[in-house]
Amino acid sequence: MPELPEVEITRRHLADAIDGRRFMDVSVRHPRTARHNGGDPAVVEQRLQGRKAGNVARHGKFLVVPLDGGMTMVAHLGMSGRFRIDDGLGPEAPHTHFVSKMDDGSVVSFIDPRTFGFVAVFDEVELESTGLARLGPDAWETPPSVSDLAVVLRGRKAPIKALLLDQGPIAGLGNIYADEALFLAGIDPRTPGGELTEDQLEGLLTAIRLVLAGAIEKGGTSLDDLAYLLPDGRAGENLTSLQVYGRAGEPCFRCGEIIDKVVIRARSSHFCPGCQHG
DNA sequence: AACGATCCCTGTTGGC
DNA sequence: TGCCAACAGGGATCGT
Repeated sequence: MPELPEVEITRRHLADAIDGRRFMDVSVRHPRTARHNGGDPAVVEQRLQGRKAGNVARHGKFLVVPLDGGMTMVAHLGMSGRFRIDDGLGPEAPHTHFVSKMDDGSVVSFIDPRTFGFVAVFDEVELESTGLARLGPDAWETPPSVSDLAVVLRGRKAPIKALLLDQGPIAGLGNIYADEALFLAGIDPRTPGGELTEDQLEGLLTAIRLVLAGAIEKGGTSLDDLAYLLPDGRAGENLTSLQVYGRAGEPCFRCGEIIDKVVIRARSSHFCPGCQHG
């Protein structure tokens, strides 16, 4: 699943392809891909057509591209979205919902079977009304200090796992890396966020840093089903690094206890009862 | 305000 | 073997 590491890898590839280049022949094929522009593919096409991209940025799991003329392109990979960059000569992949030829002749396309992702072009007012405006500090580029995080979590009764998925306290973690970071920090995912000590929060921030760094270095996590793929078509190699995610019923690599799975906020949470505590 | 539930969607998987 | 229900989950929205 695309989370911060996968989006960051995508950002780097996209930056190579579109920074400073112009969008030509924009085509949006699916109303759900355009749902943040009223579900009208023509709006995305018209707003993007002929515009020149600035530098591709990332905030949490959102990709943000400033455009000349003042508007901003925002894209999200959702569950199954991926960008592809090629010469446009080969066959189009199934579920290709966005295609744009750039002014150097390369072709950027967005492939998204489950259509949880989107491509949008916003003016300044619209930009403020999206989830982007509600994001907390980026977990990788601008992680919060221990004291900042403590303030945000003070009094919160929701499980720390739910708060990590919320993107408000800290932005970029999804189900895989939230579980992995909590394991590394030795924290039970059900622990109310407000009950974590400063020591635990410091450990959690360190664990997040390590988990994200490892995943980015390995090109992200490609699961075996709807594979997340890098924009050049390769698979990420982080799967074998996972300690708890997807390992329910198997022994913990560290202590041998059986990895457990519980549902938190309608998401499965994997953890080791031997290593993780409130 | 905080929190949980529900919905969206389709490829894959597991049970019968 | 074949069919179909269940499952996976990021974010938006809504109800409590």
